[in-house]
Amino acid sequence: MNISAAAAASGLSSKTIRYYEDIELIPPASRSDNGYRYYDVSAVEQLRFVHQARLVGFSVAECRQLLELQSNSQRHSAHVKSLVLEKCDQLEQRIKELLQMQSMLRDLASRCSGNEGPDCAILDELGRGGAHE
Amino acid sequence: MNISAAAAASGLSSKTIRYYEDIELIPPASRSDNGYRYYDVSAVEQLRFVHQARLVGFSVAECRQLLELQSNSQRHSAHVKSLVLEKCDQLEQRIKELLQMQSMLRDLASRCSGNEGPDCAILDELGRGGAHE
DNA sequence: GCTTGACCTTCCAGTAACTGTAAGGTTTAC
DNA sequence: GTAAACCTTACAGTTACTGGAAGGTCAAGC
Repeated sequence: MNISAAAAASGLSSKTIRYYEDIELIPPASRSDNGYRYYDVSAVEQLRFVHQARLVGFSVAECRQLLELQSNSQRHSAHVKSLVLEKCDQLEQRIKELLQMQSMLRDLASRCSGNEGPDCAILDELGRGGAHE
Repeated sequence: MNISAAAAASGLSSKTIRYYEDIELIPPASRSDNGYRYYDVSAVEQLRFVHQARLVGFSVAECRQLLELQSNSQRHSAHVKSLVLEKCDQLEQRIKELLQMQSMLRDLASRCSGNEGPDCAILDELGRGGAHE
C-alpha cells in the first residue's frame, strides 16, 4: 500500500511516517517502480507499534529502544516491563505537577472578583511571586 | 542589581532573562556604564511575575497578554480571571490525557511476566495497536 | 488526447521555550 | 599581575513534528 493508506492503517500521518524514516527511527520503506513508498503488512505493523508507543507517552528516543528490543530475540521481557513502569512513574510525577499548577490557578481565581474594575488579585499575586503552595 | 542577582531574586536563570528580553517579552534592561544589564526593584518584580505565570502553566505568548493587562489600567479583572479559568480547564484536559496514558501503561505492564525470557505481552500489544481503553 | 484532482516526491523553514557553547570584555580578590 | 567569577553577543542544538513550495504521477471524465 502507498503511504497514505499506511498512514490510515497505522494512525500516523504521511508526513510523520516520512519524518520517522528521515531520522532513521524506522528502516527506509521499499519503493514501487514510480518511486512511491510501498508498505507491506509487517511495515504497517511497525508503524502502528511506534504510534501506540508514542500514544502512551514514550519519546521517539524511547521508541527506538523499544524497537530494538522488539527485534532482539535475546531480550528479557523484564527489561521491557521496567521501561513501561519507569514511564508510568514519570507520568505520575508530571500529573502531580499539573495538579499543583491547577490548584494554584484555582486559588488565584478564587481571590479575584472578576468584574469590570481593574483591581485584580491575580495580577497582584503573580507580581509578588505569590503563587505559592 | 546585575543579571545574576535579578535571576536569583526572580527565580529565572540569567540565560532565560536575556532570552525574554530578546523576544521582547520584557522591555530591554537598562545598562550600567560597563554595559552590564541593571535591574531595579520594579524590573525584578516583572521578572518574578513572568516566572510565576510560567510556573502555573501559562505559555510565553499568554504571559505577554498578562503583562499587557498588568500595565493596562483600563483592564477588567474579569478578563484576567477568565484567562486563569481557561488555563485551568486546559490543565484538567491534559491531566485526563496523562491519566489515560498511565492506565494504558499499567494495563500493559500487568500483562507482562517480566522475566528472563523474550516473550513479552507489551511488545505484542503495541504491535497489534493494542493500547486500548 | 487532455485536463483536473488527488496522489506522490524532495527540500527547506518554522514552531516552543529555552540551553549550550564559543569568544571575548570586566571586576574583584589575593 | 593573574585567576576566578562575573558579564557581553551570537549562533547552534534540542523535541517532534508541521507547513509550504516546486514538481512528478496516476485515474477518471469529456
